[in-house]
Amino acid sequence: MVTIKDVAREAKVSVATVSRALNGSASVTAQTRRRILGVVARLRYVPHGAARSLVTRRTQTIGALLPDLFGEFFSELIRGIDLAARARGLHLLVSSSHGDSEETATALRAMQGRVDGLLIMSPHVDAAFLRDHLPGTLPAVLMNTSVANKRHATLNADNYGGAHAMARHLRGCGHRDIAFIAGPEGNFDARERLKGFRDGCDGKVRTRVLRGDFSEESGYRAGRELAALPIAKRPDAIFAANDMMAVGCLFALTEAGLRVPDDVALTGFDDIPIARFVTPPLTTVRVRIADLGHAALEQLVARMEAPDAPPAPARTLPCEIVIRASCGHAARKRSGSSSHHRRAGRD
Amino acid sequence: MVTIKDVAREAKVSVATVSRALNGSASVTAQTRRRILGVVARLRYVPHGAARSLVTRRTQTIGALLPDLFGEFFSELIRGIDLAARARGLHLLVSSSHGDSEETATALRAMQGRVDGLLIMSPHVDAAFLRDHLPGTLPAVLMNTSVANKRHATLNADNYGGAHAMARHLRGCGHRDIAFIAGPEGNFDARERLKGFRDGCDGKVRTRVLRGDFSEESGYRAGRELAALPIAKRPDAIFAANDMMAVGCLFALTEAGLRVPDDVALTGFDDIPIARFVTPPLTTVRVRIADLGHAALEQLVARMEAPDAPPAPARTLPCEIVIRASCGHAARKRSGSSSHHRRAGRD
DNA sequence: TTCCCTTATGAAAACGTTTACATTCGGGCG
DNA sequence: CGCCCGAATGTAAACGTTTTCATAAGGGAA
Repeated sequence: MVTIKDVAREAKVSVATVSRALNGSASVTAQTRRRILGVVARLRYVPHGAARSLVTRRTQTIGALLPDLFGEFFSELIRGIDLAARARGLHLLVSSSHGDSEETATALRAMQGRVDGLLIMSPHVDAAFLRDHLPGTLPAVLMNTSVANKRHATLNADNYGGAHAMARHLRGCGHRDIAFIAGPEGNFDARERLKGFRDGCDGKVRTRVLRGDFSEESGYRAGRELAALPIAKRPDAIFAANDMMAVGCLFALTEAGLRVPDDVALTGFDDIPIARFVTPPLTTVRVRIADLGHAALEQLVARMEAPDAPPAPARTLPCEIVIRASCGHAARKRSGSSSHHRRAGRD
Repeated sequence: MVTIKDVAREAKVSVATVSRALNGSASVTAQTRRRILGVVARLRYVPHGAARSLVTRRTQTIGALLPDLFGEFFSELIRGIDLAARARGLHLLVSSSHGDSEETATALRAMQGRVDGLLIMSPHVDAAFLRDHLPGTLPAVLMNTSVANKRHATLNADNYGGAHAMARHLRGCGHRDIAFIAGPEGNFDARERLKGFRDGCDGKVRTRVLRGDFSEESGYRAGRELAALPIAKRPDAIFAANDMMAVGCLFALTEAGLRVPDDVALTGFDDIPIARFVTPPLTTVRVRIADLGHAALEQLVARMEAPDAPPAPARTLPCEIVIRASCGHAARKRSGSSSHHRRAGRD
């Protein structure tokens, strides 16, 4: 392995000068710098990251602690984070698939000292967990969590606002009996969406809430349950707390011979790519997931650069409603049939 | 920050003993070890990764160099890699979104010294590139590349075999005029799939090849082109080189008023989750993407453990055909309508 | 008792950087 | 001509581990 000493010897300077030349420090003659850079290129010298980290106490790496990598949501999220990290010259260490709180703790601990900051999104993380496992010195940004922590920044999508707006939209479409397929009870996003739905309905329409866990399977079950109801008791609209459940529900409804949106309207939440591809395309709440990742990273960087700065107020990213055919609003307007191409690029 | 010295002082032993106790070395009294572990827990001591790496020359991290993180393919791939890495106690450093060869080189260089091994999947990587930018000492596994390299292991999905089998399947369904929507020309997977298609048709049926680039958009364009043909010249089956193009094509066909599979059959390649959700569900070639990631990591670990071992023959992961409704084979069998639930879990 | 061997522990040298401090050198000014 | 000052470079001390080698303690055999 070629070290800085080899470069120094070859360029006939001291290691200090090589280090300075490489780190862009002033006070190195242009001529000397050129000579050094030449040797560096010739020898294919690459600084040893660990050695550098040891003395600078910086790893140039940020860690992302995620609950899972399954599905399009996380794919998008990581993409957003990666893009932002790359733009800042930071590396990205990912860790996911934590079954329980114990595993999460282990993962968090293992990242200790390998990263300069942490992006955390995990259902197992609460205030007590953080206190016990996250050293106060490590900057962190919490995503989609209820933990209102003075020590760490938090960042959320506007779950409440999005669900609220969707409920109002459904009312505006003329629906008077709306069923909500909820997410897992412990989940912060899920709770906020439910609350938004309730408040958005405002007591003006009949509502009911079915259990779900964000999985396609649970949406399918809820759909079957609703489809089996006698027509008088059947809701005229269904609002699933995320798109995967909406998709599952859609299949259950179709299977039962019900047409969406003619017999029953259906909407979701997240706007994952699949939402555009099902038939009919799904009206949903768009969460700019990649942007969320991007914003989280930016916030983390801000905290890393000023660790003692004020706690930074919890930020909320706005959501917007995306109206497609499934809600029974734009259903007749066939003009927008190729609207699914609008997001074909990598926005 | 609490270091090993603090632990040593507190436990009244030398740093050497602490190190030994933590690394599970024999020859540390059970009593001493207990005492040390107690102090470690009390002080919340976590070894400094960089310092450790500096001396052991191990980072316990593997890097994944990917072309992009966009779409379900890479999401699945990363998941497979992450799971396997976690099982081995390795960290995962990801780097993606490299627009050109230059960026790829930078990324590769930046990973130097931060990882113990590299998983590489990138269109910009060829033999010359590797020679110039990858030090011979760093174990690496190449995925989906044509580079048959003595220095590095390679791993591919059975693109040829899958496409070959699909072509035969389409013939078996009675189709006699098959159009193929190809992937990008420089892409190894794409070339293999095209070759498999050609050989699978075996000159027995009429064939034609349309350009594509793996994007939904390009599939859409190809679909429009085919739909615009007079009925006598229209193919009775379309085989897209990946699922995203098949989905785009499906929308173009539907938009043009053609019914799949009645007017024209359609199949894809990859079996990304979306394939199950479109209408009709897409017959496709299943690439066990997560398994591919898993296998790649295992192969990399093998190389890391025995860097001088024989080159390890290029491995190919088998593919299988998944028959759904879009190919006009099982179209009438409505029984399997809920077949999309088969993969609802995290297989 | 003396010697040697085993076993647990300690002392100190690496590992490859960065950086505070010291040194050298050349030149303008008194 | 000697002085001092700034600029360029060198010297060496960190950074927190692991690991080699040395040492101490205890015990059995001669």
